[in-house]
Amino acid sequence: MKSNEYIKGTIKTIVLKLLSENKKMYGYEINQRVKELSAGEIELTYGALYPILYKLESESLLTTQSEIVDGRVRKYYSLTPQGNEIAIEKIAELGRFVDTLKAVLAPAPSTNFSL
Amino acid sequence: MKSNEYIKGTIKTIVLKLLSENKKMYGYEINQRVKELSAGEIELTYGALYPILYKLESESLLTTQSEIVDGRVRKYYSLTPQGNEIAIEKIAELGRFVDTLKAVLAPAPSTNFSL
DNA sequence: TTATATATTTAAGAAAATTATATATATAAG
DNA sequence: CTTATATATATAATTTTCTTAAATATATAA
Repeated sequence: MKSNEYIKGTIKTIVLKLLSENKKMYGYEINQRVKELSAGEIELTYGALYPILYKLESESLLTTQSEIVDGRVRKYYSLTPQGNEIAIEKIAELGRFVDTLKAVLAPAPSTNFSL
Repeated sequence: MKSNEYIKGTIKTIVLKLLSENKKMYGYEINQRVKELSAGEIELTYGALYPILYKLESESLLTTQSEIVDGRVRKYYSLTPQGNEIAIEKIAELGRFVDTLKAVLAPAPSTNFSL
């Protein structure tokens, strides 16, 4: 894989999912975690990840707090209560979509006619 | 669902999958079949579907034959041998992606510590 | 001092999908 | 007979989303 052709549309939900299980995370950390959970198969690009974080913040689903760690600014993101609700919805939604997709991709039942 | 937020990136593979199991299909039919297989959850838009068919044809993965049925032109698409190979690859690839995504979305193992 | 890892930001461009519109026939409902 | 719905394809305009690229900055290992 690694071409990430299919990741489109799922990044936002992945981000919300990780934040729903961690009080706070920063962008770089989110990417590392995704890489880890996907056994290296999924690697987000920062050009996609950060704009999504900004958008979620602008929608009041996330809040930020900047901390200085090792002399560098690190920007932590946390879900707002509203963000948590949306996260739960979106995670369930994507789970259902994945099942639906599996059904569509399942091999068609063989007709069983011999010639 | 029905908002189809997650379908992005998967349409081409879905089309190839259906064509790999049917000698010939036309655009409208493909959409109906997807709707059927997904229990109404996935409904492609024709603005997305037809351009994908044209692109696959321009890449020599599909060939077309127009027939007149009930006084209307109907355009059938079939996989070329090369299209069939690509279809097999892409279906497997999307299957793997779906599994990877499930792993990423799986609930984090509880830490099991009580307070 | 050079490379690699950490960490964020943002602009330009490409790719992909949505929405809208147009065309045309068949058939069922009224 | 006229209207609505289903069938069927085509395509342009717009929007959304992602990739690619470039910039900035620090820490650490080689």
